[in-house]
Amino acid sequence: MSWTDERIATLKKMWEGGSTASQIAEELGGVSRNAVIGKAHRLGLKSRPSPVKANEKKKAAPKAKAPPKPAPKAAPKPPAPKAAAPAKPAAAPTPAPSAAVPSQPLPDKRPDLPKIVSVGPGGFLRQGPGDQQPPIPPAPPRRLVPAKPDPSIADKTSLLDLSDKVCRWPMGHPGEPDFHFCGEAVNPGFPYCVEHCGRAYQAQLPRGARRPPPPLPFGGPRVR
DNA sequence: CCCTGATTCGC
DNA sequence: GCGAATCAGG
Repeated sequence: MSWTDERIATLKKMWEGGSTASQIAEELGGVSRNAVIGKAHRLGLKSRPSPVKANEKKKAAPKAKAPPKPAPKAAPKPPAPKAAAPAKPAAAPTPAPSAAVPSQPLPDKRPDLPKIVSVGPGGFLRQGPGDQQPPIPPAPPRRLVPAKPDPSIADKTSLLDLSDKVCRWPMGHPGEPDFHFCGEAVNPGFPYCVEHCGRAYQAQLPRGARRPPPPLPFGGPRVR
């Protein structure tokens, strides 16, 4: 198995979402727990729950060990100086536990995308430059809502349900009980549905208000 | 022992 | 760059 962008994205999501390396490895398939950890480090994301501090309270992870590894290791292993792990508390996206009554499940979407300026090549709506305040690169979405325990995940699109035919736009935070993906039919040729393409690919309209051939950002998304 | 992530190091 | 082997704490 190779580390495709998709798999890396999944790794990042789950890692940042609090999933353990074992779970991520199981999810990705074809890779070991160590592979996940190693890749995570190479990607720059590391630390978080320290090696041996907070222990998870779950026993639902039976480990499938297929390859018995005989390790005739005679190589002397120098006592690792144990490069001091930076005890930096990784910025956990933990939503503040709102002490408020949980009767309010979903504070509705935030007001977005009021104006439509033109239509992109894929058919999605393109926004004008004035419609966005901060830069929003292609994989941002983090709703600022606490969490909604109420809606049991019914037909939500889970990580396992992702395919090249459904919108991969994440809904909610990874790790939250109801984290899922949009799941709508994709805008053909894009990893997102039409609506989320409009959010993922925000074309930069020239100030002079012209330039017929609007280049797709990033040279266009990949499709697999 | 089980789990966890961290690190090393041969490939 | 990859990941098995290994280390180390809970």
